[in-house]
Amino acid sequence: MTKSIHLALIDDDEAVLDSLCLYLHSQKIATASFSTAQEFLAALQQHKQFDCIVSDVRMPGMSGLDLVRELKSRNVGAPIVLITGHGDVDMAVAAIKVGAADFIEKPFDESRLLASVRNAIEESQQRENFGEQKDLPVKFESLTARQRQVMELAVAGLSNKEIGSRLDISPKTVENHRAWVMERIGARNIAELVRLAMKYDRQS
Amino acid sequence: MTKSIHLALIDDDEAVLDSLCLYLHSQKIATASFSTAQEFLAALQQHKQFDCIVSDVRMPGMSGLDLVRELKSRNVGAPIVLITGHGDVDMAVAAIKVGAADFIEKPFDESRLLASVRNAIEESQQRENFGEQKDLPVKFESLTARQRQVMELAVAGLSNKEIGSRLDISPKTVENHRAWVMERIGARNIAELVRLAMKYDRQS
DNA sequence: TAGACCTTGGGTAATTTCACCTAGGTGCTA
DNA sequence: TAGCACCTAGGTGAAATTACCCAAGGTCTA
Repeated sequence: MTKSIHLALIDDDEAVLDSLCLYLHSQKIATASFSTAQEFLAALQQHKQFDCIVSDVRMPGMSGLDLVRELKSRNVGAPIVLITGHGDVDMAVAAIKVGAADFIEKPFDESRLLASVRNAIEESQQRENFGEQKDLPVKFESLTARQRQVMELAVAGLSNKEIGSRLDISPKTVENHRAWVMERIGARNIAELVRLAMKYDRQS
Repeated sequence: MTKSIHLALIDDDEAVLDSLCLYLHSQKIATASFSTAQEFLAALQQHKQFDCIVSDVRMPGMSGLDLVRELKSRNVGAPIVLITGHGDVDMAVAAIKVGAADFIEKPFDESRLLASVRNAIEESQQRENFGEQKDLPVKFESLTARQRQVMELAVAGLSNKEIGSRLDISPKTVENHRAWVMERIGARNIAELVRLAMKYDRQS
């Protein structure tokens, strides 16, 4: 249900890489480390997916800023958080302008980074949801009659058991329908489903 | 969480009373039987509460229709479902006009009655909720800052664990806050909370 | 200072949801 | 007739929610 976070961490300083990696793992965030931007891009080529990318700015070869530009031109949706030891305002401004999600100066609190990452992911997901809103009617109208019945009762706050007795089917069947609804609508939990259903109701 | 249904069943025909009672019990609905409207009204005097009243129309003494009128004049909110063996359209129209929730002709399928009862209860609850909407801002504004934070993240679809790590408190504490929020807002589950929160957002 | 309230967090137990799976029956269609 | 989508419903196991209980520490106020 709750998707785990897959994060890419890019820094040429091994010590930084290791310490952050340890911390992130302790926060149950799957972290892949890369010493250079090129290494990371190679991983991307192999169809690896990341929910967020954390990269140092000053690195041999491709800089963090260059990486942001490269990813934007490739239409990579994952948010990019830049970290740097020698930042200045202009650099920060430039980073955000080219599309970095955040720009953090070292030394920083590890929890500060984590908060930034989470925030970035949430914002990018919200952007995704926003983009998806236009095919919301399509999604809801693709539901079968049964699925819609189940969805409406679920959104009304009834438990699977209650829905089952209401529709005269087993709670297990309700569960199955519900899972289909979730998948079709693209909701990760009831809260999201309720929100989308309400949006749909208002739109149509 | 899921409130059990307390139902009053009124019919002068013992056979009908017994058979319906049996069925309703099998559906886990607490049912109190009465042979006459007067008996039922006496129970009401003793502060008994019912979520729904199912009554025959043709009965010695007070008729079902009279009962509906009586209850309406007493401002009894519980919905009343009328059942009858010798109904006609006019009677049905009259019944609904005076405020009966439904009017069902015998013989009927037991599940038909059950569906009607549930529908009636749901509608009456929705009316209640509608009446409550005006103090919705009061409820939301009575939340403490922490409770509001937790509520917002919960409504966004995060699990207690996620909320905890986001706010840097234990999931257990989140759970406690969440329970408080539910109680204060008067929501029986997340679906309801999301709906109320969205209403509040739009209102204010 | 005592009481009220908030925040924090632990425990236990029942219930529910979620994510997988299999599988039979129905009805439509290429 | 074979394939497909749908409804049905069961199983397992992990995770989450809910409903209770409890207690300690902080703040604010009568």
